[in-house]
Parts: sequence; structure tokens; C-alpha cells
Amino acid sequence: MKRKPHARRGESEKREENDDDAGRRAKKKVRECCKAIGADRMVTLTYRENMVDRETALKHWKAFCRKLGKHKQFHYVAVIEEQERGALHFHVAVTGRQMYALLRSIWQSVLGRGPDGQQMGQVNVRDPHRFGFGQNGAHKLAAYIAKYCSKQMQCRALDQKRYFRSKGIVVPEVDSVRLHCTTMLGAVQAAFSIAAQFGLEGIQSWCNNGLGVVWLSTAPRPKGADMECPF
DNA sequence: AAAGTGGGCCAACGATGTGG
DNA sequence: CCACATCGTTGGCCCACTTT
Repeated sequence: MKRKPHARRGESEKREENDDDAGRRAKKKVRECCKAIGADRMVTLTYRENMVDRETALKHWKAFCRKLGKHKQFHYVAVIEEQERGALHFHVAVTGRQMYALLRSIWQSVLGRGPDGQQMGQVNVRDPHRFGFGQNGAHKLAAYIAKYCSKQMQCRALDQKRYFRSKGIVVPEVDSVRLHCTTMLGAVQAAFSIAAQFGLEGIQSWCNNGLGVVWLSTAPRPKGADMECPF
């Protein structure tokens, strides 16, 4: 078989489609990773000043990761958000209780002090229960973080990452289960009983008779991966 | 026809580990 | 603390199919 020679990066005729494509894929991956680590809190790292330089922001991020990693190993999925005026900040999905004082002091030590000795950044931790993410917050959180991947931003050029994640996040592999049922109702029941093994708290579901698909997502448990059942 | 999925290939980049 | 090296992963590209 013959292959068309690859266009060089950024020079494809389908540039835009490819970009969309990659965005969608990254988005999906981010969602998977959030679920995989059971992310339930969102940390936001911000700058006091209007930071617009992606490169130095990334340096800060890197330094932050290193320092924090020394104290405790942590898993994260992070994205950069860009506000209207171009100000950058980080959204980081993490799991479990955070040591706020530690995060804060590290972030601030990375940024250093301003001319008058003022702190140059802030840290905000969103607790799922107190800030509205609630019981099925994991879904919202994942979706919230993921949306920044497909969003186009000025600060992101060709070849630049859409998101960041710690190593060692294993996205669980897919389990396929054959269902022995012939009706939609039967399928729904079967799917629920499978999902019940992982606990049904905070479950989200969606189904479409026309397409013949049931989609369930279990929230709080560590092993709560998405599952889909076509039949 | 148009849009979406999934896989494979390859290059470039980032996360990490190491040694100066 | 910084520079360098390694290894794994992402991102860009294309193809082959399936869905809409």
C-alpha cells in the first residue's frame, strides 16, 4: 500500500481539522485521567500580576511540581487557562485533602517576591462539598478541566501541550461484557447491576433508545471508570 | 456527504533522574 | 542549584471504518 508522504508539522491542508481532532483526544484523555486518579478537588494557581508569558508560566509550573513532589508524591492533571485579557493561571485536578499551607508556600516561593515584598501569587483549593461540586463532583470536575483542552487559546502554539499530568496514572483498560438480553430495559438493568459492583453513589447515566446505548459513569469509587455497552 | 472513532507512525517535547 | 541525558508521552498527521 502506498502512503502519502507526511506533511511537515503545521503544514497540512487539514491543519484545522487535525487541531480539532487533537483537542478532542486530549479532552477525552484528561477526563479519563481525572477519573483514574479519582480527582475530587481543584487547585487553582494564580498570579497577582497579569501573567501572559506561557513559557515562564510553564517554568513556574515545573518548579512547583518538583518542589511539591519532594514533599509528597502526588498525582495531578493540569491545564492552563487563559482569560480574556490573556492572564494565565493553572487549574489542577487532584485527589484528597490538600495541605493548603504547603501548596501556598511552594507556589509563592517559586514566584518570589515583588519589589515591595508582596507575594506574587495565590492558591485556591476548591473543596467539592463546599463549593458546589458536590456528590457527583468528579464528573463536573473532569468536564470542567477537560474543556480547556479543546478551547483554543492564543498562548498555545503548534506543538505545545494542552494539558499536563503526573506520570504513573494508569488509565484502566476496557472490560467488555457481553449482555444476554434483548430489550432496552433488560440492558439497562444489566448495566446497572454491573455498575453496582462499584457502588452506585453519585452515578450518572444517560441512555438513548434510538441508538441503543446505555451509558453509566460511577463517581466516587477509585475504580469507577466509564463504561459503555453497545449491544 | 459530513462527522466521528480508533489505530499507527514519527518527531518533538516534557517529566524525571542523575551527576557536576 | 543547574545542565545534561533518558525515557515516556503528547501532538500532528494520515488512513480505514462506522455513524449520522
